[in-house]
Formats: sequence, structure tokens, C-alpha cells
Amino acid sequence: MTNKELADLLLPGVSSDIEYYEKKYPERNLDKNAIVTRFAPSPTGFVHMGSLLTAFIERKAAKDSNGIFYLRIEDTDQKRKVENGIEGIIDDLKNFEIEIDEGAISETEEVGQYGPYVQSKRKEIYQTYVKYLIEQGLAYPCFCSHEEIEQTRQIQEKRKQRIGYYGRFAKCRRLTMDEIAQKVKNGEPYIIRFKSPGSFDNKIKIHDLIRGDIEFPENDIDDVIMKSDGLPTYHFAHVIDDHLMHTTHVIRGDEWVSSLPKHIQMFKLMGFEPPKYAHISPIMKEEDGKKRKLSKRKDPEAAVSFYHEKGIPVEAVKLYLMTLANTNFEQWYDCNKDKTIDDFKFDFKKVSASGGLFDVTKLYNISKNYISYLKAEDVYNMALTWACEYDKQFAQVLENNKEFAINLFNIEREQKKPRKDYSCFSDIKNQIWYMFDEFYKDVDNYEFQLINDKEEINKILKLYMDKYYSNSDDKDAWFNKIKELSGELGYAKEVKEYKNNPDMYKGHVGDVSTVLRVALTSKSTTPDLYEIMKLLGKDKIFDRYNKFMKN
RNA sequence: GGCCUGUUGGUGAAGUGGUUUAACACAUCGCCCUCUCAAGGCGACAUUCACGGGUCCGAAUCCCGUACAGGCUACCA
Repeated sequence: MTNKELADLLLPGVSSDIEYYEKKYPERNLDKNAIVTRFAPSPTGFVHMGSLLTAFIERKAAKDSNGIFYLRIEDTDQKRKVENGIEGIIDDLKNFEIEIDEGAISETEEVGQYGPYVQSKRKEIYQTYVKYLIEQGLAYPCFCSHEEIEQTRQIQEKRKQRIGYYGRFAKCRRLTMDEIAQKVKNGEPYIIRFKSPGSFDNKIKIHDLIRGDIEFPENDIDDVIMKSDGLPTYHFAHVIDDHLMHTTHVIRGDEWVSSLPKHIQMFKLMGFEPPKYAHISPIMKEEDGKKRKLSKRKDPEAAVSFYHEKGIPVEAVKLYLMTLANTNFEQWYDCNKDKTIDDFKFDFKKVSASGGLFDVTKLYNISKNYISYLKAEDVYNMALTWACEYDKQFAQVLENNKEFAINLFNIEREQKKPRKDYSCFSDIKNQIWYMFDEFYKDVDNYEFQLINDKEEINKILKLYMDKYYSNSDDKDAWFNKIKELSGELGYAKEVKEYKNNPDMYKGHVGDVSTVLRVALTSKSTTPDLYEIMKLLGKDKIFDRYNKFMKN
């Protein structure tokens, strides 16, 4: 039996005409330096922060070079597939504005000339190449059972030998054509393995864009390329897809660096040009003083949807991702406040090779800064968008009080050093609820400080309303009135004066304004009281004060 | 067990043999400003770059070894 006949026996009805596909997917017509790269997740659940970072880097590298960024779904493991997994990935990318040029756009649709972009739909392509390899004598069927493989493994472990299907452990490699024919005839299940030409004693150097040259022993393991269900393994699918889709740069997680020798070997043996590689370190999390990989299972912040739910602006997440991607970005951005991420040039050499801890605090800080420089109207719109999805009641209140809310968000905003108090949109309600009667009506806990005697408080409020309140005062006049009020009741008009002679006064102007603040909002900490009073207006102020005094 | 990778402060990190008494940012603490906050201003925070050797006039930077951490070693990706 010839190799050709063997191939027909193993893959009847499958073509081995690889030229067909080579012609079908021609070179891309792009600039010489254009980067063609891809995000290639498995649809096994939500998108992990580390994956999002990788996707972000891929998108950025492609954009910077006028290249192509595409989405390829790696669903060759049917067991791990998750319902609506593809939609989930697409939604997450959309939520963070990582746009794809080609690839899956829904569970069933896709765009681009190099598809299908879902691996399970590429079965025929892989099988054509597998058949071709068998014909060339570069691949062979393996009939070993899981048990046999496990046995070999145990023997290897006991003897402290390298583990794997190689050399004399590669039993099926030595099967004669007759033996194979007999086994196939008997209906024994088989998989297809790649016939590795490598030797473990040979050293090879592989260049990684982030890590530089890495030295490995050559691969000598006969890896599985086609599983018993007829689908390829990751390694084989990677080689075929990235060749056919003309990927120039493979950017992926660093769990793949150890597979580099086998990937390069396969590319070379198939006669394909291997792509450039860049391996990204994982994002870590600290637990009990130890670093570990940020985990989908244990860490809610690992899920990309977490940030969407929190209401962290997309732009802020991107800013943080960019600081993770390129260590020099933060400083660049600091010096170029008026520029955007698009103006920054991504550099593979500036990607950290060590896995850093994921710093949620820093993300919140970036977010806080970002929100502080937005226009009040933008804050309103973004907060409303967030609330419509995650807090319907708050959304309703915002909608009913649009002008008011915008004015509220405008307090100490749009100035050189804006107020920075919202780190995300889910944070806002907690800080401003008291400004809305809808939320304020059931208040019963007032955070009074030094002055907390009901009678004294009532005295201050009454005098303020009777004698000092005016809705036409500017800020200085307003504050001067509070000083007068303080003086009249035996409080120091200036804090300094009080500090110099604490025995002469009951307290100082700050204590009095605290009373005015707490009786109005129930809270001891609020933005500028003058601004708040101006916004609430006389009726509401008097109403709240009178209600307070009656209780 | 084997093969890879990484290791600079509480955190992210700059740094590629000599103006580094180790940048910058986040966090923390202190002071100032201040009607409370949020900010803002100023300052403190690694005599030392995992550890041990070596090369060199000189090392966080180069070499060797050790330790620790992570990854891979599946018909999972």
C-alpha cells in the first residue's frame, strides 16, 4: 500500500488538493509593514481580562500599521463549548470598542474573504491538509488507546524520562501498511499524528517579539493533529489557519511559548512561512501574599463584564489596558494630555515580559481622572446609559431631572482642577442621592458633628432662614452671611481665630456650616454647599429645614 | 522528573556597564490650603535592584550557580 492509498483509506472522500485552498486565499494586498493579527478565543465562557488585554494589543498593533485584526473562534473542542459563547465574546469586544475587521459577527454570521472564521466550520480544510500530509508520508494514524498512552506515561515517569509520544515510544509510527489496513478493517478507532523529524539533542533558537531569542530543544514529539472526531488539535489548526489567513503576527498568551518548537516545525515542514510571535504574560492577582494568575473562577474582576457592570468608562479601561500593554504609555500620556491612545505608537519591545499584578485601584484612579475631565452633559449621558442597564430607578430619576442633574454634575467641573469624586458610574448615586427628593424623602440618619444638640441646631436653622438666607447672593456674600450668623450665635467667624482662642467661642463657622449642610443633605460631606443650595433653591432648602425642625 | 520563562519599593514600573545619592505613576503617611468632602501644593517612603559567586577600574545592568514564582509536558485551548 502506498502513502496515497493509505490516505484514501483513512480519509475517504476527502480531497488532498491543497493548491485549491492556497489559491482560494491569496496574499493580502497590504503595505509591507502591515500587521495582520487575530484574536482567537475558545467560546468557553466570558472573556477574561487577560484575553481582553491581548485583543486590545492585537487591535492596536494592527491599527498602527494599517493592518488587519480579525476574530477567529477556536471551537475545536466540542466538549468545552458553551451556549452562546460566540455572542458573549462579540458582545464583550463591542462593549470595549475593540472593533474587528474580519471574522465572526454573530453566532452564525461573519465578514471577510478568508473565512470561515469558526474552526468547526473549517473541518474540510484541515482534513485536506491532513490527507496531504499522509500522502507525503509526514503523518500517520495512531491506534493507541488512552489507557496505553497513560501507561507509557507512567513508565516514563518512573524511569524519569521525558514524557510524550516520541522515539521508541511512538509505537504506531512503526506500524506496517498491512497492520494499519488490518486495524482499520477491524474498525479500531484512530487519530492522526504528525511525524516529527526533530531531535531532542538539537538546539534551536526562536525569536519572540517580547522576549527576544529563546533557545529550545527541537521538537521530537509526534503530536496529534487530527482527533477521532475529525477535528484538528490547536497546534494543527493554528498552523493551517494562520497560514491560510495570512497572519503576520501571532500575539497570544504566554502559555504557548513551550509549543513554539512544534509550531515552527510544522510550518516549516508544510512549506509555510511562519509568522512572527509575541507572547503576552498573564495578569496576576495577589492572594495570601502569593501571586497567582487572575482566575475566571475565583476573581469577579477577571471577567471583562465586571467593568461594564461597574460603569467604568470604556475609555478608562482602554487607558489602563494601554498602560499594561506598553510600560512607557503612562508617562507619555501624562506629557500629552490632549492626545489619545490612537496617537500613541505601540511597541512590542515595551511590553513587560513578567506578569504584573492586576491593579484595580489604579484602574479606578484612571477612571476617576477620566470622568473628572468630561463635560457635565457627557457624564449625564454616560451615567444614564449605565443606569438604564443596571439601575432602572436611578435612570428614571436622571431622566426626570435632566437639567438639574447636569447642573449637579457640573459642580466644580470644567475648570483647571476639576472635582474628582466619581470613579465609576455605579458610584454616582451613592454620592448624590440626597439631591433628589425621590431618594431623600425617607432620610432619618443625620451625620451631625460637633454641634448635635437639637435645640442648638434648630436655632441655627431658624436664624439662617429668618435673617441670613438670600437666593441672590454670590458665593462671597453667601459665605459672609454664614460668618455673620456664626458670630451672632457665639461662634468664631474665622477658623483661625477660633484656633487661637478656643475658649472664647462655642465653635467656629465651619461647625455652623456643617449644621446647615447636614440638615439639608443628612450628610457631613458634600460638594460645595453654596453650589448645592443654589441648585436646590429656596423652596427645597426651607422645606427640608422646616421638616427637620418639626421632627 | 524534563523543557521554557520571569524575579527592581506595598503596587505598576524606568533602567541595556559609569552625571542613579535607582525616574515616573498608583497606594500609604505627614504638613499646607480649606466651611465639610473631592481636589490641589509640598514632603516622607528601595543606601539598594531574589540570593551566592565571578568578570571589570566600575554591575540593577555581562557570566555561572541557587532559591522562589509561573507556564508547558492531553484526542484542552
